[in-house]
Parts: sequence; C-alpha cells; structure tokens
Amino acid sequence: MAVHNHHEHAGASLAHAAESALVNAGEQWTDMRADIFAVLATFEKPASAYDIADLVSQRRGKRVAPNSVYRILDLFVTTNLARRVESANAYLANSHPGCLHDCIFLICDSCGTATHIDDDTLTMNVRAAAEHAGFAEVRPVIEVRGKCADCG
Amino acid sequence: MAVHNHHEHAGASLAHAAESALVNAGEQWTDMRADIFAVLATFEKPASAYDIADLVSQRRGKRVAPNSVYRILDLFVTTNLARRVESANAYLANSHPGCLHDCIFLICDSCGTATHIDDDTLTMNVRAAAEHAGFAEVRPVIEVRGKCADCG
DNA sequence: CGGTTGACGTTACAACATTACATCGCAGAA
DNA sequence: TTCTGCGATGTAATGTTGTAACGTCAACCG
Repeated sequence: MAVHNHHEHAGASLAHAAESALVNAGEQWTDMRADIFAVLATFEKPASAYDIADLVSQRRGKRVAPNSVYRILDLFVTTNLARRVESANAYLANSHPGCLHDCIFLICDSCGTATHIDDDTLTMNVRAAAEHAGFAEVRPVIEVRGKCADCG
Repeated sequence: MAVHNHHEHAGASLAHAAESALVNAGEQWTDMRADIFAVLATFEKPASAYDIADLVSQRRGKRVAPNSVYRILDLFVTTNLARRVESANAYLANSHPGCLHDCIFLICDSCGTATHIDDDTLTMNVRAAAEHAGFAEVRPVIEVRGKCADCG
C-alpha cells in the first residue's frame, strides 16, 4: 500500500489551515465561511447541509438557510477544504486542506461514522482505468459501505 | 487489467435472464416487476425512480407511485438485477444479472451516460484496503465522474 | 372456511437540493 | 462624494429524492 505523508490538523490548527488554503485559492475567508467550516469540522460523521444549517443558525442566533450552506459547501468542495460523501448525501471537512489527492471513504452502515484512507496507487489505478476508457477530467468517487470494527 | 468474461444481454434476452435470476433468488417475477425492469432496461443513462415511475405509469395507463418503484428497485439491487449509481441518485439495469461482482461506473458529467467497466483486481484491492481497516460486509462504491470520449 | 403471507396501492411527509431574485457592503471609477 | 460593479449573503419558492404507515387484495395452506 502506498504511503502518503501529510499533516493531520485538528481544531484551531485545522481552521487556520483551511483559511490559508481558501485564501491561497483567491477566495475570501468570511465569518459565515469560518462558522460553516467550524461546524463542519466538529462532526465525526458526514454532515448534511441541513444539519450544518441548523447548527450554524444556533451559533449565529439567526436563521441561516440551507441554500447559503450549500453555496459555501460547494466552494469548500471545489477548493478541497471539504469532501462530499456521495453515498451519504453529506459532507466531511478535509483534515488536511491544501493536500490534494483522491480519498477513499469507509462509511459504517451501522453507526454512520466515516474514516478515510489514502492509497494513491489504488486511486491512480482507478483514474488510469477511466482514462483508458476515454474519460477526461476524471473525479473518482471511491467509497466503501460496510460495518466498522467497533460495530462488528 | 483483469479480464472478466460474461454474457452481455439485451432486450428480451436480458428480461429473461433477469426473470431467471430473480426466481433463483426465491422471489416472484410479477407483472409490475417485469414492467419496471423493462422500463429500466430501456435507459442508457442512470434512471431515477421518478423517471421510471412516470414511464411505468404510462405503460400501464394507471399511476404507479414512486414508492412502489423504490420497493422493487431495492429488490433488484439486492438481487443484483440492477445497480444504484450513488453519485447520480439513480439506477441502471445490470446487463448480466446472475453474474456477481463489483462494478466500476464511469458517468459523464456532460451527457449523463454511464458506462461500466470491470476490473476485479482493482475492486479486490479496494475490498482488501477496507477490510484491512477493520471493515466487514463491505460493499464498494466505485464511480468516476468525468467527461466521456464523445463529449471530449 | 379462516388465517397468514407477500405484493401492491394510497397518503402523507421527511430529507436533500436548486432557482430566481433581492439586499448589502465594499472597492474603484467618475 | 456619488456612482457603479461585484462578490457574498438573504429570502422565498419550488423541485427532486426517499420513507413511513397503513390499507387492500389475491394466493396459498391448514
């Protein structure tokens, strides 16, 4: 298995890394974006846009519409600050923003928690297979549903 | 790339293969199921449950609720007659029912068509990585979004 | 005949996502 | 300073996807 070294951030360090990454991408780090990222980062499990909207609403003492959350989540996904988990219709903060590669998510059907593993050879093989079939600008979606060790 | 040989069915042959597979699984091949499978099989692109509900409604001259379609699609997925494309919230008929293995879907963001490739070594590697992380009863979801050769 | 079971119908609703347009604040041009 | 453009966010409405709860009906079995 290929090893990929990077910094795993958490808490304030993660927020700071996210801010840097977003600014480097030529985007603004606004209060709203900071709040949404902060809330997203508190989740262990993939969080739905509506979950986030609720918590951000509480935090701000004012209703934040799902709409606004989606806008910012989309931005986060395109700038690699967050990932969308397709099989869960939900999002996860990227614990190493700025570090660009394909992720493999393992989602437990029982407890819902997601862990992510990196295996660049594997993802490169997926990319290669898709490109071999004539695909371009490929975005692999590699997720595994199953039962995690704790729920076993 | 690993080669996997199997029969690709189409049309009546496919419907027949599906019927056999379902019956072998101890389930009934009803009119409703036949209609839903037939409609699903006409699609090139992943079909949403609502698309299918509309077409089946037409075909029967009577409204068929999405609800009923979901029930049967779920059955199809568990019996391997159809696949769910997670990143599209939609379904595809399995062109070789009865033949059980993990699929890799390539979905064109531009035209929406899905092609599927088989690469058992690749999917086995994904399974192995998940199991190595302590996961059990794994169901890999491997999809690639991108631009297909025709849309290039 | 009565009971059970599996398939499907019906209604209602929950969860997820997008569209269109309005507003606000700020930076640069006039 | 006033205007103007623009990016970010607000607001409302609506579209899409998915489930829950419960009713009906026909087939089968004792």
